[in-house]
Amino acid sequence: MRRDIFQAIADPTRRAIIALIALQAMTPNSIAENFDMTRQAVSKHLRILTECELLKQEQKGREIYYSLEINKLKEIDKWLNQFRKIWEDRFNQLDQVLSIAKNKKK
Amino acid sequence: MRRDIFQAIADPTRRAIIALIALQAMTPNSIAENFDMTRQAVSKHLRILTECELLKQEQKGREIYYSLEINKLKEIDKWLNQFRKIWEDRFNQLDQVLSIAKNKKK
DNA sequence: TATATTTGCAACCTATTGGTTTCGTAAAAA
DNA sequence: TTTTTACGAAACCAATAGGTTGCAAATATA
Repeated sequence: MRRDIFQAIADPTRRAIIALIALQAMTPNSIAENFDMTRQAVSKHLRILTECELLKQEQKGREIYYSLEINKLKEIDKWLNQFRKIWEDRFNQLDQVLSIAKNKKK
Repeated sequence: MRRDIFQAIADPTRRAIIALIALQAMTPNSIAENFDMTRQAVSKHLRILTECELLKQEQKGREIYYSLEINKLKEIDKWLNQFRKIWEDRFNQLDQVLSIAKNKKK
């Protein structure tokens, strides 16, 4: 199925799951309680998130704890990096314009 | 159709378009030359990107120049912010572990 | 004016997505 | 041991996504 991280975070439910388990690991049942859909539907999202390594599982008896692989999220950050330079440049240009305006005032 | 920015960047073609026009504005035809699909298919992507305000259009005669609204990309960055604190904390924890290990060596 | 170019839009088609219900299995509890 | 609980997997379904072809309209060019 070759899912990538950008597809993974495209779905609002999945983004909510990510935010939900960011601080502590949770089981599918307790995660599903927070959404207006069946446990199985939530489980599908968990599978997708796990497949692209955004989540990791830890089995504890019959329960499975899902937690966030925070490092994987940095890949989004990495993709943004190529544009960060551009928006900083724009900001500096704006800054220059403003300081020129300022000098004119003087 | 209510598309959001996360859906917009989920498609690899759209991410390529974003990267392509990041530095200079381009017309649909010249953008489409870079892809292995019809001009109309590319135009659909342009429409989606424009609808969620990632691109803006500028008409010049019969040509339309598309350029990137770099500020809109910052919304992704903003979403990442809530996790940035977590990954920095993790890093600091690791840092602490390392410095403790170091002290033990002494 | 007649023709070519650039573009958007609509109709259409297939694959994928995101949900459902139903089921099987393993672990825990009674 | 029997029953309950936690979970994943499979079959199914409607809506959407992402591509296509075929137009029409506006601008530029001959």
